[in-house]
Amino acid sequence: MKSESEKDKDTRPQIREPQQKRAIEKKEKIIQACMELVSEKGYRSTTTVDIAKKAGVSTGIVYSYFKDKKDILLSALYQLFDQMCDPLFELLSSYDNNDDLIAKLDRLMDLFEESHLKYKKPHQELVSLSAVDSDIAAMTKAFEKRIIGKCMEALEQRAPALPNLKEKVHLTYHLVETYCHESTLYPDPDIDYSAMRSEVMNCIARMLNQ
Amino acid sequence: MKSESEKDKDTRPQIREPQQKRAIEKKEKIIQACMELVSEKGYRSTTTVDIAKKAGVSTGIVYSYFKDKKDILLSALYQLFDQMCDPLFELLSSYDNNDDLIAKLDRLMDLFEESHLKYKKPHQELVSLSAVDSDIAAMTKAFEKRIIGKCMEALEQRAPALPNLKEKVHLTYHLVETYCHESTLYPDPDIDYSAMRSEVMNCIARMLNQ
Amino acid sequence: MKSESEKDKDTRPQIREPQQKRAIEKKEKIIQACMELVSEKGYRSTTTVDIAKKAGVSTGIVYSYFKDKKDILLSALYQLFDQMCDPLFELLSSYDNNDDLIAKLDRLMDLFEESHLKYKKPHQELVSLSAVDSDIAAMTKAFEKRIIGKCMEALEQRAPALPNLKEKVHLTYHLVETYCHESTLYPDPDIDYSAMRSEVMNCIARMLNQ
Amino acid sequence: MKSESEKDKDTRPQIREPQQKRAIEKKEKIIQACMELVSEKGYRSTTTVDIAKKAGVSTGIVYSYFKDKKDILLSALYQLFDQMCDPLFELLSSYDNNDDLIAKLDRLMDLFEESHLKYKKPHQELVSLSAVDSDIAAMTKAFEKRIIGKCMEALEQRAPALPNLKEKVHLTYHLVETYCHESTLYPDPDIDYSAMRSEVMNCIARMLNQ
DNA sequence: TATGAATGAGTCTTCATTCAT
DNA sequence: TATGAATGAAGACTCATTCAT
Repeated sequence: MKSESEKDKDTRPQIREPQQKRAIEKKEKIIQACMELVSEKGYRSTTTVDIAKKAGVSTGIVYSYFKDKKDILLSALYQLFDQMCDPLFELLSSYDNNDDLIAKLDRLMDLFEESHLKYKKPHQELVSLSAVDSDIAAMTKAFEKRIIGKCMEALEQRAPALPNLKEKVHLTYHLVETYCHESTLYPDPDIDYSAMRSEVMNCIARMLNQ
Repeated sequence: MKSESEKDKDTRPQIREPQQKRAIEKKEKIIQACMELVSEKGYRSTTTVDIAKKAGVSTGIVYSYFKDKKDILLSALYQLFDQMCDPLFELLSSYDNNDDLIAKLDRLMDLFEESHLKYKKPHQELVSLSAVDSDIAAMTKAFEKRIIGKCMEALEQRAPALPNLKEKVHLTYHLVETYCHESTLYPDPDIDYSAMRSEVMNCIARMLNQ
Repeated sequence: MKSESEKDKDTRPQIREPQQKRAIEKKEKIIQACMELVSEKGYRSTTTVDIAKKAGVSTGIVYSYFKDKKDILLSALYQLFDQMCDPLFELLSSYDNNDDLIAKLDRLMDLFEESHLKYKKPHQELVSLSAVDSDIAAMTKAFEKRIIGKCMEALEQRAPALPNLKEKVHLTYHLVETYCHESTLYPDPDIDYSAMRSEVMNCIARMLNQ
Repeated sequence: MKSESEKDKDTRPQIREPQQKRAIEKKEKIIQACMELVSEKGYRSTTTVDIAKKAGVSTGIVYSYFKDKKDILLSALYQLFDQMCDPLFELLSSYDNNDDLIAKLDRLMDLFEESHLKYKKPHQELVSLSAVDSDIAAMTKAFEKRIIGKCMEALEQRAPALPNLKEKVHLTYHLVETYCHESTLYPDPDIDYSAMRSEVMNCIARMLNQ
């Protein structure tokens, strides 16, 4: 035991520390490569060999860091969510009762739109895979809940007594999401998206102001 | 390439009247088999051999009726849409200015919910594939437009001067769709879906009543 | 027995005669269709279904007239040979000792060139299949022998004592064939084909004049 | 399409020095297997699974070394050409002005005959595929040009002023090729091949000696 | 005789995962 | 730990030929 832990202290740690760092970097690189490839050609057209090559690692090592191909994707999506959440959470945490709800909402929708534009392809992949894979669906759901939770926190200060708050926020989230989805990913020439955006905001404002 | 597309045209069965019935029945069987298998195991896990076997035909004959595997799916989805549309259109065409909007909407949401429950798996596949395949996306889009068009016709009688009518109907459609999607496919125990339904209806009612 | 032969005389003949005619026409149409399709897209890319369709007959009936797909080709090639031989034989049979050999040769090469240009694709197919299928090779060989025989007949009048006449004619045939093949099917920009043609003719003239 | 050609470049093994040997050996084995199978049963009847099995590798690995089935054949034919060229080039490079042209020619024809006998079946396949596939035709053409070029080099020393040298050498090549083809692959009992050979040589000698 | 729908074995190719080195 | 060559099952699609009508 001693000798082992000694080894740990004496030899391994020095060696492992940098390796662990490298390991983390490697994992990160794989995730990054996966994300980029999925953004380029979609999940199904991205092979594990592609990912390893792009990450600059061997195919085999990928399976030390991830259970299987989907596991890489899951990690990549998790990271994507984080990136998408960051500006949102920042905005939401700065919420203040005195702020104008509409102005805030406006800014929120901007953020959503930006993020849809920026992550267009992975977003589509996400929608596609969520509908068909329960693990990914669960992750998407969790992400949604996190955002909705944050929104509720922000709103509870403002209107604690609002009935069906959770459901309202849920709908709000989906209205925004739907609008962004439609306007950025599948724009329809017959639709006036700025008009639609106003309608969405009116809808939400009425709902949250009763 | 040329010879291929030529073949497509030439090879497709020139269904003559007396044989048409059988041919249609067989085509129907293949579509049916595809639908069932897709509902069971999803499109990607369903092989052409599976479909042929389930339909009780040979692999080869499938390619007399359909261009390729996706073409079967497209036909199956088209049929699914029709089945889903039928009761909707019936309801919408019976619309009358004196009818209560809320009552009508209520019935509409019932229909949507039923349809989501009944076609749960193929609906998910549809969402999944739409996000990733432009042919299927186009079909889904066209379906959506048909429904939205019908809704607009119904509403134009009632409120011809309503501003942004198209955008409003669009949002209405998506609100209903989202609610049904959530409540039937991925119910969340924290959500009170009947409350959510009320909120959806209020939202819509307010939007359409100005 | 009697009644049978009676039948033959009474009923069958009248009915069969026109049918046989039709049968022959049908067979001819199939051969024609085969030839055209092979000229267009090559033998391997031509399906029996294509042939039947183009000939305006059913797939099944093709197999009453021909043993298998290759058998159609064999018949088509046989016909092609005949078409190619006709002008050649006409020229050769008009041969006369007083004619200028060079002038005659010139005309012969014209014919060969024309025929190569006219039947470019089927000719290539012929070469391709001959190299790999003994039935087709045999047919090609027989065609060659027929032409060479005719040439020999023509030349024997002129130079009966020419040693190795058969071999010389054989070489003559192949020189002409090679020249036509190269110049019409795979022209090489570095080659001066009119110079080559002169060389071919000189070669032959020297050989046949000793 | 883009991703495909990209993959081609990426996927091809970046053979590192230490592994190169094994990789080359394996590639060689696959080529060898292809050659043998093509010689046995022809290209079209040889499946990729056959080739892999005979080479003692898995189906999949074949596609790390070759783009597709035809690419294996192309490599195999390329090698065949090299093997056939080697003795020819040796002979041609040892050419000397003082040498007897006829004697040299005699040796050349021996080599050609040997090579035709040795590579009978693949040679036939080559002819067959050249007539029908432009990639293979291009390769055959290039091979031909290489030989003809070498011949010209050898002859230019001797008879630099010979008019139409290129065309003459071309014809020479085809005369020899035709003779070998006929005599070894499809011998005709009516033909005296040694007489024919003499005629060929006379023909060539006369042509090259003006 | 005629039809043409139907057959189904056979083909090339892909790719997540493993394992000898 | 790391490599990347190797595996091999699986999948979409073709087509000469047959056979029920």
